[in-house]
Amino acid sequence: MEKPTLPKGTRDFGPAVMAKRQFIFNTIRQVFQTYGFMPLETPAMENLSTLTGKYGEEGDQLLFKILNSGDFLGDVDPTLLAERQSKKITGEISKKGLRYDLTVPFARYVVMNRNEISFPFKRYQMQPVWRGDRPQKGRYCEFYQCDADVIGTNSLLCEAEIILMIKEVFKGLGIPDYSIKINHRGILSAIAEIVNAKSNENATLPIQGETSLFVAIDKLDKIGVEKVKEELRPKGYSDESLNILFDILEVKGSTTNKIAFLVDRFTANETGQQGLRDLREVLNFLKSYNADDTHVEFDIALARGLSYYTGCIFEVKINNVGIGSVSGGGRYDNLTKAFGDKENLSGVGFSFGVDRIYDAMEELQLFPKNAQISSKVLICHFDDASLQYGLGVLARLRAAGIPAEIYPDQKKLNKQLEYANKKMIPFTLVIGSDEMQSGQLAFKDMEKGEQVKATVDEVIAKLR
RNA sequence: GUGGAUGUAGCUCAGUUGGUUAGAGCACCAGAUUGUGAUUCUGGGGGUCGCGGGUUCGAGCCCCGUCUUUCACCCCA
Repeated sequence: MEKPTLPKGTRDFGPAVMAKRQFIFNTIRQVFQTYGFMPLETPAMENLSTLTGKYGEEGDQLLFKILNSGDFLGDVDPTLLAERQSKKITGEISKKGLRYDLTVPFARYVVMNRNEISFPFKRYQMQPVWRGDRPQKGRYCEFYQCDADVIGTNSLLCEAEIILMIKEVFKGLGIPDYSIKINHRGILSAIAEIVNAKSNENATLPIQGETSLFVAIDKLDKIGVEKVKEELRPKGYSDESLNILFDILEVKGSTTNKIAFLVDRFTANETGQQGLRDLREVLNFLKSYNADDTHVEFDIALARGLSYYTGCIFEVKINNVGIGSVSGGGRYDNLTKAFGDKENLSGVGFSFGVDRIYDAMEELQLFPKNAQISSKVLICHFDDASLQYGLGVLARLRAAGIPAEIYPDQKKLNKQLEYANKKMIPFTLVIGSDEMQSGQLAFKDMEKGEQVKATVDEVIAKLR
């Protein structure tokens, strides 16, 4: 008999891991709800027509496709089969796929329920997504995202609230050292224009030209100036245009300094000016919320990969861990249009990567001890009479809202206590004939090892 | 998708140039202790050496394939 295994890039989450994961989920959910977001769930699978074309060529390749049911080869063109043209056959034998993120299914939902939804619509969603990546640390084929999006408003208040929510979640999780990087697609476009990217690229593919530039500069703090230049030269960028580029990218100083510097550079570029105005407004809103801009950093080189972003973009990194970004997002103006919506709805949202947050917190040992979820009390007993008596006590504890359990078998007391010990149940109640007679139960603190006599009411008062 | 590394008990790992019945620590189970766990002592269970093939009188060790995990790319949460 072969030992069972898991598909690559997937994991089981045992009780100890789940307790910590729940801590993360609960913290995030609490913040989302406090900011007025409503829950939404969508199916694990979507039609492939919904998913393809939204994530760029690279993303489309990472989609998990679901084989059609029944005789899926029946209608396939036999010549394609004979020639083993896998890519052409795929469209014939697979109509559905697993969701790749939560934003695209959300846009699909909004378009489908256009008339029932009152805008602006704020929803949060915490579900797994699937990507056919090659797994590594902090990279899985199945992982959970926690998204919050607002759709149907252009207000930059939403961007400001995203920053506030990120801060609040990290505060709740107890992660002190992190950076919220913020940039704007308009600023990137302006830079691309200034360095003459478009004229140096194949004129029929201007957008691709921009993306390859953005992908390269996004690696700046990872691989350094020289490597980025090396990557761009063969793509048609002259030394002159690279000098202009890095003159802009290497501006140091505060966010206000950087914005002031770019205002001068972008005089002739309305998209760039708009991007700068947006950023400034977001930061001003933060002040009105009485929030400061600690952890917030204007990073001119930040360029998020997903192609649907059009306005502000965000990325959050936890410092001093070997894990990529744990959260990201931005504004997207044309996503509902991709589903045939006539009027354009502007949306903005972001996503926490629970699995990466988990890995980072584990590495930094930031999980609180009490993240472990278990009963507070275990009731121990010796015989049928004390078991029956214990059930009454158990009911009273639970009615008082105290998580409690009773040891189900009649075993030696040391086994029962050992069970409490292993499950990290902090208190035990020992019930025997003496206790039943007096009503004074043996109440033991497992951590300190101290034991006192107490009535049920006294126990409830202590544990509440 | 490209290239490198890895895999021996539940976990962390030993295992000599290829040579009898593959070991340790921790964990687990039982007892010492029929009303007291986390310490101690005694005993016990547990391995098709990732899987499949090959070389050899003989393979945990050498060769090929495959899968897992992992690292660097690519990309991303």
